[in-house]
Amino acid sequence: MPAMPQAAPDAATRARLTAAAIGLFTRKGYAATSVREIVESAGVTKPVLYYHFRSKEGIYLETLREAMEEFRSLLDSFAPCDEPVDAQLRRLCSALHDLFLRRLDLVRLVHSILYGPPQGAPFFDFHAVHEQLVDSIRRLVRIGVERGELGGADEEGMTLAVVGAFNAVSETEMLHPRRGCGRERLNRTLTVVLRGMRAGERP
Amino acid sequence: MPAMPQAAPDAATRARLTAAAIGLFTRKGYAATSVREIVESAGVTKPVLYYHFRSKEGIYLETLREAMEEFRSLLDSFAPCDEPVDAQLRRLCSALHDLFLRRLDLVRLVHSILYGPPQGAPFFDFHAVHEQLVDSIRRLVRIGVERGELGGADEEGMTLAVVGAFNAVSETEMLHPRRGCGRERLNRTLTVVLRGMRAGERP
DNA sequence: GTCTATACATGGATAGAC
DNA sequence: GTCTATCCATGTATAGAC
Repeated sequence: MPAMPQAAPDAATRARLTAAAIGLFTRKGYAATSVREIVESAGVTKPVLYYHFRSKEGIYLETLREAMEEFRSLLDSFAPCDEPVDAQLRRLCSALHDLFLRRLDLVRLVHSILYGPPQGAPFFDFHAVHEQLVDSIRRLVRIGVERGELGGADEEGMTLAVVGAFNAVSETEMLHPRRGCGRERLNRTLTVVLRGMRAGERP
Repeated sequence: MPAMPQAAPDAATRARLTAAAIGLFTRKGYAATSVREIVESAGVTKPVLYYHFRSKEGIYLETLREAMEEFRSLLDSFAPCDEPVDAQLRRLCSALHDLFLRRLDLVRLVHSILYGPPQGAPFFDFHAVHEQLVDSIRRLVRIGVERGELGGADEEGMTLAVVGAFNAVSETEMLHPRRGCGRERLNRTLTVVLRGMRAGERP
C-alpha cells in the first residue's frame, strides 16, 4: 500500500524551519534575517531549507501566509448580531487587541511593511487583511447608523475614529510592551470615541 | 586671513550626498539602500562619501537628524494660546498633516522603524519625536479640561483618541497616496472625536 | 578632496556524494 | 532527504595615487 499520507515523514523538519523563520522574520525583519540564522536556529543545514522551500522568499511567504491565517479567521468569524453596535465594536476591538498582544512581533512586521518602505521584502498582500479589518468596523458602523444607534451622516469619519482609537492603543502597546495594561486603556479610549458617535447629541 | 568660514568649499558635494541619501533611505529603507546607489545618485564616487561622512551609518544618522529638524521645529513652535482647545487641536493636527503629506516618504520610514522590527538600521531616537507630538496633544487636552471645555476625567483616553484619529488619517494617506484628499477627512474624523470630548454630554 | 582599484566579509544558492 | 563543500554576487570599506 504505497504513498499513504502517513503524516508526512519530514513534517517535523518543516515545522522547525517555519517556527524558526517566523520568529526571526518578525523580530528582525526580512532583510536583516539571513538563511544561515534560520537554519542554525532550526538545527538543520542550508540545503534542507532550499529543499523544502525554494528560496528565502519562499519560506518567508509561506510562513507569513500561515501566520496571517489566525487574523483572517478571527475577522471571518466575526458576524454582526442583534447586540447594540457599540458593544459589538468593543467586542471586536477587544478580540483584535488580545490577538495583537499575543502576536506582537508579527503585528510589528506587518505594520512596518504596510506603512513603511519596501525594504527589499517580497510582496505580500497585507493590505487585503488590513482592509478586511477596516471593513469589519465599517460594516458595524453602517448597521449602527441604519438602526439609529449612531448619529451623523459621516460613516467614514466614525469608522476612522474607531480604527484610530484601536490603532493608537496597539501602537502604544508596540512602543511600551508591558503586557496587558492596554486592555483598560482600549476601553477608555473607545468610550471617548463612541460617545462622539451616539445619535441625538447636539451638533 | 586663514580659515575663514568661506561657506565651506565642499558644501555642495555634501548637500548632493545628503539629498540623494535621504531620498533613497526613505524610499527603500536603510538595509535595502546601498552605498553604491547613494553615490551614483549623487554623481560622486564612494570614497567621497566615506570622506565626508564616516560610514553608511554616519550618513544615515546625519541625514535623518537633519530631516527630523523640520518636525521638531514645528512642534517646538506650537505654543498653546487663548483660542478654544478644540480649534487649537484642529490647527495642530492640520499643520502636522500638511507636513506629513509633504514628507510622506520620511514619515513612512519613521513609522516602520518606530513600530517595526529593527531591520538592521542603526539606532535613531524617533521615539523622542513621537513623544513630543503626543505631549503637544496631551497638553492641549489638559488645558481643555482645566478650562472646562472638555469633559470627563480621562485625559489619557482623550489624548489617545485624538492621536488615533490623526494617525488613522495619516496611515490612510500612506496606503492610498492620492495627494490632498485627506484634509477634509482629517477634519471630519476630528469632528467625531471632539464631539465625544466636549464637556456637558450625558455620560 | 577626489579618483581607480581592490580588499574582505556576508549572504543566497547549488553541485554532487550518500 | 540530508550532508559537505563551494560558487558567485553584492556590499561595506580602504589603500594609495593625484
